[in-house]
Amino acid sequence: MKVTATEEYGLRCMLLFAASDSGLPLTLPEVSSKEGLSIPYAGKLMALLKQAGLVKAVRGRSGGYVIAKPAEEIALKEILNALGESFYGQHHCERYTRKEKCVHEGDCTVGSVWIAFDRFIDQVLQKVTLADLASGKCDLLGAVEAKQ
Amino acid sequence: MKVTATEEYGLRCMLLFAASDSGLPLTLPEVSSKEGLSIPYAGKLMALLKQAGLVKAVRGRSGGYVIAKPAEEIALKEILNALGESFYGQHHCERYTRKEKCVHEGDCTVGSVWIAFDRFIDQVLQKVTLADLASGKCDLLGAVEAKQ
DNA sequence: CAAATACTATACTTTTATGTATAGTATTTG
DNA sequence: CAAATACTATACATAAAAGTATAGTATTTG
Repeated sequence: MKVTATEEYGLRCMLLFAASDSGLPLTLPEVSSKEGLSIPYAGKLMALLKQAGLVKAVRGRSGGYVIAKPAEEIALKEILNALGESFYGQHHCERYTRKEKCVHEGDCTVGSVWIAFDRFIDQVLQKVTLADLASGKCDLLGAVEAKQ
Repeated sequence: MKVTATEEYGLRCMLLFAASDSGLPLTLPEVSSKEGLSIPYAGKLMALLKQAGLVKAVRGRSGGYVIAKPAEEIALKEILNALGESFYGQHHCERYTRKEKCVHEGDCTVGSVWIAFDRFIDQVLQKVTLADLASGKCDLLGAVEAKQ
């Protein structure tokens, strides 16, 4: 089970925006330098976040990126979804099928494991906001218990 | 967040052993054919599981692999650990550091997210056994609530 | 005891994810 | 209005994971 590079760096970028209190846009060179990424790579990540509606791009000379809504209203789930597929995504079975048809077709024990696990994690990721993360208060276990 | 191929197929193999009620060893060709994997690839996976003490190898003409202990005593966590690193593993920071030193050295918000998340998931993975999975009863949420 | 059949180890190929380079488009501001 | 500086898109290079091939070692059993 692995966090992808895109998720890792993308989340770091979002935390950068959550921490930036000036309303001014952060430019790509700024993001790049603060996160130690190359400018085009930072651009690629920001494009993903923009596409998901988490940040807005401001073009032109005094442009940059601004966060699209308050950090309190951005769930961790939204961010990770923007940066990659859920780990039991739509293409999971297809991906791990080596014949024309999956050998577990119709009776997939491992599938039901991932589905349960995925739903479970979703509940957590849905509850925790970017603001929680930025403030260092991410009581994940509490997040789930509170719901039930 | 991604399940690696090794984890996916390795877990499937363990489920195969959990479901096999004859005490007889399963040979590599058998595992290979039942899971739709090549023999050497199946061998590679089984070697990992063996190294972790989850299965035992029986060499020789009537050999194969047998499960090392009852499925009730094997936690999902043990299986996933055998097949790869936890997603916030020892080398996480090193891996996602692009300079000589991480730009977040000493003040790593994203790190504390993953640590919390990792511990949280561990609690679940520790509670769910291979037997639970095989029987289709993997009440993950219940597993955590029961603990607290 | 030797042939059959099992597991084991290692080198190699292929695929996929990462990250870079480059050229281009849009908008501001002097 | 044009130069500066921002974002954007796409093709390419590199690194890591996935999977294969092959040769080898260990036991059983006729």
